[in-house]
Amino acid sequence: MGTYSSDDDMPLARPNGSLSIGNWLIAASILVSSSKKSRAEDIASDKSGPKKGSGMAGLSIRNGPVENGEMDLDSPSTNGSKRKSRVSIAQINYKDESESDGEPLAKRQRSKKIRESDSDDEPMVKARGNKLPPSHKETALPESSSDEQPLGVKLAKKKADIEKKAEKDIKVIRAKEAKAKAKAKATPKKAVKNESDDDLPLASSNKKRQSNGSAAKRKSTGLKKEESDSDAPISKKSKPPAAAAKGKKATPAKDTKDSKKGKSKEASEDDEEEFEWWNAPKREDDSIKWQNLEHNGVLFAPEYEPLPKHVKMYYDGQPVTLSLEAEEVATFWVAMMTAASTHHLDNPIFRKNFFADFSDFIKKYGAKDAKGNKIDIKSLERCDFSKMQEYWAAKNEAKKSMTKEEKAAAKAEKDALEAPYLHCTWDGRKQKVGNFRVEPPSLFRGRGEHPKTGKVKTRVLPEQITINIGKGAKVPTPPAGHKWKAVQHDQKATWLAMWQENINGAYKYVMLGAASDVKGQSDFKKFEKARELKKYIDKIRRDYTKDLKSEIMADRQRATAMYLIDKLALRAGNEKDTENEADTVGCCSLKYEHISLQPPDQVTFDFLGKDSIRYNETARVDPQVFKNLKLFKKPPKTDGDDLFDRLNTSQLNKHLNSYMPGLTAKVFRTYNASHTMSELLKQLGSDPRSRGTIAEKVKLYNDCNRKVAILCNHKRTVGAGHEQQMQKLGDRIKGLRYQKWRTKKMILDVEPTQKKKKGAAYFERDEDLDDEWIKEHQQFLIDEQRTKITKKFEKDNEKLTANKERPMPEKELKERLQAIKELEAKFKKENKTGKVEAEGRGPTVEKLLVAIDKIDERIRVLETQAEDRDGNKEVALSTSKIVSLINTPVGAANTEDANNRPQNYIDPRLTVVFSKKFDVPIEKFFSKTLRDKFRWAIKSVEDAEDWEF
DNA sequence: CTGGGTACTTAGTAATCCTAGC
DNA sequence: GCTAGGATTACTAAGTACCCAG
Repeated sequence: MGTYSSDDDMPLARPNGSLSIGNWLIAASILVSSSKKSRAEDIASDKSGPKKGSGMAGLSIRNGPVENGEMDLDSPSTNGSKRKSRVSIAQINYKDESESDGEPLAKRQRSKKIRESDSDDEPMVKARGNKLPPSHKETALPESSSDEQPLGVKLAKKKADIEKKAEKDIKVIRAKEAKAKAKAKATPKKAVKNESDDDLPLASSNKKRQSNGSAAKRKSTGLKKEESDSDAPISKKSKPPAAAAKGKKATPAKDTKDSKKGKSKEASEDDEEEFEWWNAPKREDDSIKWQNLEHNGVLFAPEYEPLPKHVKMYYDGQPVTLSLEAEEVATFWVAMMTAASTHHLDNPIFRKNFFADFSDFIKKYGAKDAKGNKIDIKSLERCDFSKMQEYWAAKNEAKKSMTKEEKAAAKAEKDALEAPYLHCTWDGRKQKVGNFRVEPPSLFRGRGEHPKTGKVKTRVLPEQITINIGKGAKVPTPPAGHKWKAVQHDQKATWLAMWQENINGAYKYVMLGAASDVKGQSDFKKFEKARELKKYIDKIRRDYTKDLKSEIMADRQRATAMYLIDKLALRAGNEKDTENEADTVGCCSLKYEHISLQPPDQVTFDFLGKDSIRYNETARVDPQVFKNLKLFKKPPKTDGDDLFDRLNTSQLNKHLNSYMPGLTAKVFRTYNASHTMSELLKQLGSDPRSRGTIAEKVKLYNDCNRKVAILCNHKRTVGAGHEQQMQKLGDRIKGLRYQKWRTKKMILDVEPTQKKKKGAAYFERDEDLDDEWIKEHQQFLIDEQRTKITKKFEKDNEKLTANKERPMPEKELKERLQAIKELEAKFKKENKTGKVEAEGRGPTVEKLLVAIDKIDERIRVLETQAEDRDGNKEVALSTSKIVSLINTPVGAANTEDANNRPQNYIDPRLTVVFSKKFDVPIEKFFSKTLRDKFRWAIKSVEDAEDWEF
């Protein structure tokens, strides 16, 4: 309800008015209609180009003043411009209701002059003057009737609370910090686990000094963890002065515990010792990534193996002999026919692009008919790849049915081939390489409505590959007869090899695997940065809340965008090349048509975001945000125009950077996800279930995880697949109940007197088992049996063939299928007479009763399972409600579930701490690879139950 | 700025592995 | 043993961010 309503803004008095209310999440109402649209429709509608209002089109006024009537004749009149384009409309009357509020927007318009100038970034700082916000009452959400509210709303409230708390917490932290600092001045610090280089100059600049968080905390009395960066602990251990820079000398010094083998891990290569960089001193200059780098280059895709002569494509029914090159392209197409997902092949754009490229190959390399005459391939529809496909399928089949030994041999061969590329040596340490394989040629599968989807991604030659390697290292030998495009020794780059792909000219890099030190370090850095944001978030929020009313349009837009990014976890929204990429947006690139406003304070977003995933949600926003959005949509703006015509991601990030070095829009996602998770986990302490079984605890954790996922609208949910599964489960249960009923009837068949004994009711059929359903179910059972028998038959035959025996004739199959006929007849009879003949040998009432018990048991099991899922469904459902059914593309797998959640945003140390604190093995949360990837997190807070985000 | 170029993270989906339940 | 379906991994597309020259 009226959550935010009134307090709106009394401008001066409460500068931040209602802002901190965070409904990160969105409230409820979803536009049913939109959520129902099919994906295709969405896309179609999204497509609708901008309608250009009369002559005024894209005037590029991006941050500049606009005079009325001025029009830029050059600018394109549509925003279909090719490159990264953003078109804004000319003269918009920005006067508006800047600050005010309560009144109807319409009438407000007092013309305040708003300078349109761009210059204004400044205000921020000075904005500061105001009094602090009355922190909470205003932030609190009215509790009221929330009961019925959708999960999202409740979560929103939670988020609001968390935000509030964040503000408070930070004050505490600051106070502590201040104290500590003061103390530090006076006395040297106590030892800290790693010697942080804090005292190092740290360059005045804003070098990113990420606090070395993890360290300090536990020992410090303060406990509250904060990164002490400010002062340098003089660790007890050796101090690593400049050494750090060198990377190599890692410090042996770890404190107490894990000083496993104490030798210093030198750069010496064979040292298998694990390098615990998280215990090593920070380097002051991390732009140099390595001193020495050795690796064996890349593994190329295998050569194309031509099809046997008799396997051909047919055109208009005639066999075609394709040139090798063209044949290979055809196989790319064929390869996609087999997969369960034909959907690409049905996509008209995909077909068109494929065919255009295929034709080119044919033109260039040729295709002949049976007589050897050159032929023209004019249409994809007339191409018949079925023979090729059969061959392909057979080959796959053969592979599958290899014997164990054969499979093992194949694997051994493959391993041997890969072995040299698996690892590299990075400053003397062996590190796993991530994608050492050069991407093989194939058809480009651009997502969403990508204009180039279906085009041929060509084979990459050594001549296109640049190698990055240490100066002293041996340069990998390119395949015989070839050479590398270039070999460089860039110590600031972390990639080992690079090339550009032919479709979009995108760069492809061979980098280290997720479990490597460099990747771990940057992950660590990412989370430390997010933790650091904690210290600034309150001010940032206060400022943008204030700027929501700025008279400077650019500032107001920026503040509004920040609000959305912070509360709704929108992505930054860089500009994109509208012509050669799918048309998707993020915050800064939202367009007029992507939001619609429902007074008094609801905004519905409907756009395609990253990966063309639809974001369709309705959120309740701060009234000022609502007003701003309305203002930003004011005529003459119309479809196709940028909502934030005076803002782009660089400006936004530049502004953010002024608060904290290294702060960018994406940090908000990390911060909000991790921080929220942290708070949720904390609250778990008071939940009795947190003292329950492992399974219960895991579930609790997963629930938190799930909430965060929802809050961030991170991973999407459910989808048709899930629903279907539920359905299936339900049907299985129903089927069992049907069998139970049949079994009961059998009792009557054996001993009619039981009817009296047990009472007629006992033999009644469940109500929902109506005739129609039963018929259907019977059919299902019959079909199931049939396929089973057929399959078995085929299998048996295969075995016989393999043993060189003669296969059974079709007749045998027929005979076996006879059983189906009987089954059919039996059902028919049952349906007619309402009786069921007892099955099995020597059926007795006792035996039947036992059977019934067994069925009951199974029903119970399934029901529990269903309930389990129901719990999930609860979330899933709500999620889908909140998220408003992001349509899952057909056939799309249903991702999101307890496991693969916001893995990229939640600090793994939170999970580790939870695991320790509640005594749940970490394996329950992280799979093997994840444990490897998060080794740093696991080890660094191993004995620090009190580590906090 | 702007636009091109580059490096690196995030994320959907396909392929493969694994396991519970016949 | 076999298989369906969930879990995990592999692959690579699609973002973000930042730098620099004009």
